[in-house]
Amino acid sequence: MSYHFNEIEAKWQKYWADNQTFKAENNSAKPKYYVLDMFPYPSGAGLHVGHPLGYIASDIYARYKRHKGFNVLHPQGYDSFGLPAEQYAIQTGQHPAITTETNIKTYRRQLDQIGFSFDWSREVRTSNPEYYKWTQWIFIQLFESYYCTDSNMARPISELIAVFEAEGNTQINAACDDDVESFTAEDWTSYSSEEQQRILLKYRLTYLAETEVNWCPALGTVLANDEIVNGLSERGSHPVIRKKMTQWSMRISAYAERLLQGLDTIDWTDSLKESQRNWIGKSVGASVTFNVIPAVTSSAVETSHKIEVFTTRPDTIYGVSFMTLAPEHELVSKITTEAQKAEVEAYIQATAKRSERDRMADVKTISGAFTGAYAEHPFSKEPIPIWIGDYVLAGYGTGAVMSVPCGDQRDYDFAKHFNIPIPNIFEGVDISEEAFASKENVKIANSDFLNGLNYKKATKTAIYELEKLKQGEGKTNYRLRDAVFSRQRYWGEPFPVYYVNGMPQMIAQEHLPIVLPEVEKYLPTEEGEPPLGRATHWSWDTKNNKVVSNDLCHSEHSEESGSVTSSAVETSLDNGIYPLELNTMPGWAGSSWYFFRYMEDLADRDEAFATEDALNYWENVDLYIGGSEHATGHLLYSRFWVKFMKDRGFVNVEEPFKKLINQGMILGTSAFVYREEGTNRFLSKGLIEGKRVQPIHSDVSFVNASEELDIEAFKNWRVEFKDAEFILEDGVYKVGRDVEKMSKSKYNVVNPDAICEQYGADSLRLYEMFLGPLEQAKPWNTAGITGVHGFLKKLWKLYIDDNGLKVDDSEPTKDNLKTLHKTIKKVEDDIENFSFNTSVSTFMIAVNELTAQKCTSKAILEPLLALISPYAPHIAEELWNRLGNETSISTTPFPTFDASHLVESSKNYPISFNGKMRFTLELPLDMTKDEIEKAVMAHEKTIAQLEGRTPKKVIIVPGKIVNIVG
RNA sequence: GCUGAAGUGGUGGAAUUGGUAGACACGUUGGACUUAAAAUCCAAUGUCCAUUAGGACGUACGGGUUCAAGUCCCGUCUUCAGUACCA
Repeated sequence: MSYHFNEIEAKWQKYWADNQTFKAENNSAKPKYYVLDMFPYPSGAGLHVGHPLGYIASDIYARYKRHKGFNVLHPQGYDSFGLPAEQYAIQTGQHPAITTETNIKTYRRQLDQIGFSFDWSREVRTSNPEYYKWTQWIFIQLFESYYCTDSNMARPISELIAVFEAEGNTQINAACDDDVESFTAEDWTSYSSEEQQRILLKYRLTYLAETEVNWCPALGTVLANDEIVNGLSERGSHPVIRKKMTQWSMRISAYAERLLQGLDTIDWTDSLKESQRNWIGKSVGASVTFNVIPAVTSSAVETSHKIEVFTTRPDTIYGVSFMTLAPEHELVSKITTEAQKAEVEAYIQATAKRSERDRMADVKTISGAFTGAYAEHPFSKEPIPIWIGDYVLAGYGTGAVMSVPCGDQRDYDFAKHFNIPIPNIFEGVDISEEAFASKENVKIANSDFLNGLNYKKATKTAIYELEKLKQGEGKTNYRLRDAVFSRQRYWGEPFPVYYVNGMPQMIAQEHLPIVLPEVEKYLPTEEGEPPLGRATHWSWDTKNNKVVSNDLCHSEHSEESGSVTSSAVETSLDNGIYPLELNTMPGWAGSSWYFFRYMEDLADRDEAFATEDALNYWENVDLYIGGSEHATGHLLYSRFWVKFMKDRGFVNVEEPFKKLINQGMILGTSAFVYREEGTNRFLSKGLIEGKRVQPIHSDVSFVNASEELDIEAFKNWRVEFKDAEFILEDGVYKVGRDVEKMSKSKYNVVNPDAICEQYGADSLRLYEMFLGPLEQAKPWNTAGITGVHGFLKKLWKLYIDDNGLKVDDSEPTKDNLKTLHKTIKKVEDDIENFSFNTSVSTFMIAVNELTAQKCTSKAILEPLLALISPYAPHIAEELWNRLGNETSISTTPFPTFDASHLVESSKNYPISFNGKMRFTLELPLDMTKDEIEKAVMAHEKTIAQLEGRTPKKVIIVPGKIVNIVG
């Protein structure tokens, strides 16, 4: 009986589904273990062999943990809101929900055929109202919270209101907008309700603000920084411009320090932590205030202006020879003198024209303009010229810098270009060629009270003196910006928000979810409103608490991106029906908390986003596997939301993912044929030398393991190749190969369906692991799969021959036991280290050895199945069953390693001369050093090697090596 | 530029604490079986020299430490990924 993998795999997949084999328990005496994959976006293209790599790895680990006696939660779901379904909807009119449903069916079929041990009873889909109800709920909680910097945690906004009522905001330490003005308790109570709401919005953890956003005209939406690559949209590579819009934002900046500190508590790779650290971008320094010297004019007295800058080098304050403001800085128009006005305005116009992309592409060109104004040095009181320049970014720090040309290369280049003096404040350093940016091994000079001090001391002293003058203080800056949370899209979570007189109001929890309305078309409106602007029923009835027709609503949606103008809505017309928010939430909303939803095992999950019992039991994800492309998006936003939820007592963990592994990308091995230029002749790979040929991608399925092209298949592939002439070498046409990203246009995409059909899911699983280390990028080449497929056939033959089962109760031999136990040890170590590729080799070695040993002993072959079961679960179940077991192998204890079977009595010593191994010698392990030396020195090959010389030294490491020197 | 990871046969890769480099596969070559093919099985396979015995070289490059270095140290180069006028 041979190995019929198709039948076997279908049989066990059905068995697992029918018996709910992998259903996790929320009450169990076993310890818990939570293994999670980054859930997929169900795209129309389906899975290619690169997608399941991480799923296979996590599945092996999940199955291993079950064998190790854990109660394993290994769920799966779909991140089902997203752009492709919407774009498809725009093109075809098909509702995104329908496309999504179809794609999910394909995904599910493809995932099922690979034999994953997912607990599908807990599936989530971010686009389901029963799910996004809770995404909306979390949004409301963020709105109802502020960040208290005294207790360093989020607190209910009601506490803040109570303080405002009691003492105003002067004593409050909270994360808020920059433009908050101070007020007293009396002021607060005298404010109108709208005014109070406007102020509170500056404190809330999600807030509405006029922000400069990355607007992508082609996609008709705002993009987050991590959705932009080189100034173009990540999806579709469209140009992105800066635009001011009223948008929901998330005050993630309040969590910058905790997001940074938390990295030390989690088991992630260094490169990933480093990405997040860079993204958060903490820099420690000082804030310094410079007074602008009022211009001497004949007319009215000038008001005094101050420029605040952030610097990481307050120690270099005596090196300041000019100041630079971003062209967009608000002070520019106020301080520019009459004489410089024309030049400054021309410069501002010129920079405004340049897109973000141009500015990024062209950092070499130095440009700027002098404002004519001067600031006063805080210590020397010397006048310092104030310039503007686009190398200073409006969005970072205060949008202004104190320029120290001797210590900063950008300041240096700017000073050189505009002939500004470059004073040297470093002792014994030559700055005639470039700035000296190092902090190490240098003393400050020409700096009054800082002279002779090193970086550390000078910094401390400078800050101390600035504080005395009330012109500065120590300060920490973060690069991390608040995250824009509005998207002008249809296929996303609607906000549970309506507007009264322009102020956003939350809909009470009991009325959620606010379900996405139907629209005729999925495009923005002619007025430039988001697609929800086309919904006819999209107003909130505050009396009956339901969504009603817009006809009943007297307020109007504004033209600006979904917010609502507070203009002239007369109270007499106010019938309690208001417009709903027109934006939807971004893709990362639903994915920032989905891991908690899986914890809930109740059929009716509508009590809460997850019940307290479930949250307490599962805590957080023990192992998370997914792509590194989410380093600064999903993985940062999730951490932010979890910290927030912890603060507000909704969950009890500070971090969502304890251990995280990034699987490497699987690349395609493209195949090329070579057409001679100007002909229809195709030359085999070996014949192209010196010829002018054009390489053309061939579909990889036409090429066999020996790089030979199936010419007929290629000719029939496309009409243009029908009459092609092929010049062969040695009777065959050989293709060229190159490793590229898997993509349709390169015809190198391999579909797992075809692999499962031809070799089986177990072969696919083993081969994906066998390719190389999990975290490494590696090329796929279907040809190699015959290796692991052959292994499975050999494994099968170890148990079954033409007469059926050949396993018996014979006593295992010493060799049998040795093979089994070294395999147990190696595989267990490998799984713990996520070194799955080496386990597959170990299995091959074990099966090769047991086959050679003609092992038929059940005492060996039964535990072997438990070892292989996480990797190749179908064949393991089948053979396990044929050995007479009636239940699934999935929870059988992992075999226990017994070192006594590996104890050797002798060692085949490598005998080296001057470090070069010359021969080996089998010697008993209980020999002493002297005895070993005697045996080795007496050996004829040793005598031959030495040619009569006397060795200077003999190194003997018992059990390891012998090295003879001399 | 900065940060992180890496560089080993024709290919994917292995080498766990410094101790026999190239495990395990793919491919290639030769052989068995077969009318033939497929499948299967056996043998060889880092490079070079040598009929054999054996020898020289060899883990990106140049140095160093050590009885012994793919592994540790110093310097250089290359590739990949992330990030970038961040004050």
